[in-house]
Amino acid sequence: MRGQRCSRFASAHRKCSDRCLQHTCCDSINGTVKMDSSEEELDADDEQWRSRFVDSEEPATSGIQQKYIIVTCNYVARERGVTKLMSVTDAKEKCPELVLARGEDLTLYREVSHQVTELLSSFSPLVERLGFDENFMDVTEMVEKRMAETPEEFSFSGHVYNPSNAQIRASDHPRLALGSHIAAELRGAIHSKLGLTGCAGIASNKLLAKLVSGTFKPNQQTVLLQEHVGHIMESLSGVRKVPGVGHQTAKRLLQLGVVSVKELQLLPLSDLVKEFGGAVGQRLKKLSLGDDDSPVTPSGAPQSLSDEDSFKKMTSTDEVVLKIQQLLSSLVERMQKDGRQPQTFRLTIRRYTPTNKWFSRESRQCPIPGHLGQKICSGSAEDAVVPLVSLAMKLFHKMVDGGASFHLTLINVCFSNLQSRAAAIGGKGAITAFFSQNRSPGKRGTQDSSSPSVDGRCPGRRVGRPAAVPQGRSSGSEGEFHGSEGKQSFFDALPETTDVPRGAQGCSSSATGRTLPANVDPEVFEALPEEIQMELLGSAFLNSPSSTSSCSSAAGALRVSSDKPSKTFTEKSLDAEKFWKEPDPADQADPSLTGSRTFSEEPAFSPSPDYELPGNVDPVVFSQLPAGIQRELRSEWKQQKPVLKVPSSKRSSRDTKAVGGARQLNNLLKYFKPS
DNA sequence: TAGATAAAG
DNA sequence: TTTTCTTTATCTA
Repeated sequence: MRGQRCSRFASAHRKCSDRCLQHTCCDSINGTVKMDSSEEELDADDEQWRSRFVDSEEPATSGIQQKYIIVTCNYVARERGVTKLMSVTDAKEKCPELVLARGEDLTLYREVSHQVTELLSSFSPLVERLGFDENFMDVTEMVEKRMAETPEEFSFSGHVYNPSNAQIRASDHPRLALGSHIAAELRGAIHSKLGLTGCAGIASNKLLAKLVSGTFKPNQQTVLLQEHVGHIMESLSGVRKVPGVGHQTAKRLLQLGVVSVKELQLLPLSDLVKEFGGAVGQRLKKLSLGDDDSPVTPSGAPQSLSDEDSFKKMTSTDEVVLKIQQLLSSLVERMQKDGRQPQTFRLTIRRYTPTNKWFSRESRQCPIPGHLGQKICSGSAEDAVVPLVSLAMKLFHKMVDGGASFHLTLINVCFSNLQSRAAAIGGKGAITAFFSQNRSPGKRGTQDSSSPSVDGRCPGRRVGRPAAVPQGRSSGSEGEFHGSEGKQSFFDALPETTDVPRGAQGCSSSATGRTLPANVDPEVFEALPEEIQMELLGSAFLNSPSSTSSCSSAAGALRVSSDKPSKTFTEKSLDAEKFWKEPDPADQADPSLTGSRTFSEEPAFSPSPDYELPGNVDPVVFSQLPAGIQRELRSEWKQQKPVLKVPSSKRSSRDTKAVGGARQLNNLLKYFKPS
């Protein structure tokens, strides 16, 4: 874990001459980010920590500890010689007054991370998460919209990367200039709504936005102009600093004699291709030149949930069982909150070996039987954990011979292939329909107007969005949904996963009380295993009139954009002299922006930030949904416009998957069609 | 196509 | 050179 860091990126792709790259990173482990609020044992510590850190005038030297490591620390501590990933012993030696907070429990950090992403998504759907503390954002459209409003004068907000101190006119870079103001507004919103500070970089692609965002830290932002791309790339201390070049790649480059970015730029492409293959070789070359055409791909809901623990030494099966049980308990709890149903379980271990102590994880995975999957999301946690532990142990013994001795240093449990309950019931389109009042059964929708994505992924991410969302639903009619007959509780309409909403017409199965579509024979239906029933209900839904009713309009979902942050940043003047010196501590930020966030507050996460709900959604009902489903619905509402620049390679494989899933459902469904 | 793993942040 | 996650790409059976 590192400090709370939110970076975002804005790009304007229209004009090469005026591409705007923006990258922000907020390194605000300003002591206020306390990650372990949920551990009781830390509560006492918490008070002490807050009084020393937050309330005092002088920030304490403070850091976040995980196990015996300082994973990150604030700037005061860094001045005293504490570094990231230093051992606690060393750090205490250098700096005895160092105040430490435990950071193993990522719950709060994870939640706040999603809050940041969601807040950004309320401005534009094109937000891509990078880890927990960075976000890229493509603000091209926002910029173009402002361009069309023909501003008289342009100015930069924040810093401009300007190594030569040359005169720079904002009017020569209008899109980057506008991007810088957008970034400032976004940072302002993050601060005023979430109490977090951070940096931003503004540039023409993700790579450059990320690189330039760190130019002035903390809590500042920087624009990179195209003419300085060469400079920023060559100023990197080595290839490892190029985002996209990791440990292994750097090692292989070293074997080719490549250490600096310049050397990588000059290395013949053929050499790179020989070593890394065509695709990677070309990508590396482009990256070295600051060229990155990867799109901002909206992240949506997480694709997997995992939990892990590391330790010095674990050698007995009993310990392994116990550890897996602990990990699974908390993971299942998280899974239940998420609301989706995992289809795959994976167990990962790391063994101690003298040669390769700290890399090399091994894993085995297997499908989760449907009944168990259901227990995970709806049963009691214990019911699910017991069979999961035995599943995990089977996987464990695929890797570790029961008789032989072993030495583990890490265990990880992971749920993936997450299928939304929405999908389990009837696809995204169907669950969306619950929130719209326009579900008169009389209106026949076309099948393809509901998203046939049955794979549980965030809609619109790689799978095509519904072709045309009816805009006819007057988005200004919030009141209507609250009207006498419109309002119903979500759980009333959809107890667990079995009932069909009232709007759907069909016959009722007497034995189960389920309402089935008219073309389904209730007797045949009930003879089926429950999972199949669920699946069929899903497909029946997809085809039912209710699934085609309107979603909200994008405008409704993005209303925040009119909510300008009340605070304005004190921007640096554009006086060139000021740009290139080291950031003056006094200059680091507007004091109004360095406020702290106290994490003792209610983690006001998902409950209905109504500014981003479509007008026809009841915020109260919405707030009762599991966080995962809320997130998913929000992504769906946000992504009304076909803006995603998904690379074709990516898209094809995912689409194929989705289509395959739909085919399965259709195959099952045909047995129920009387004709 | 699922599973395993490397690589990245 | 160690932490706790999460995503994506690539190789293999």
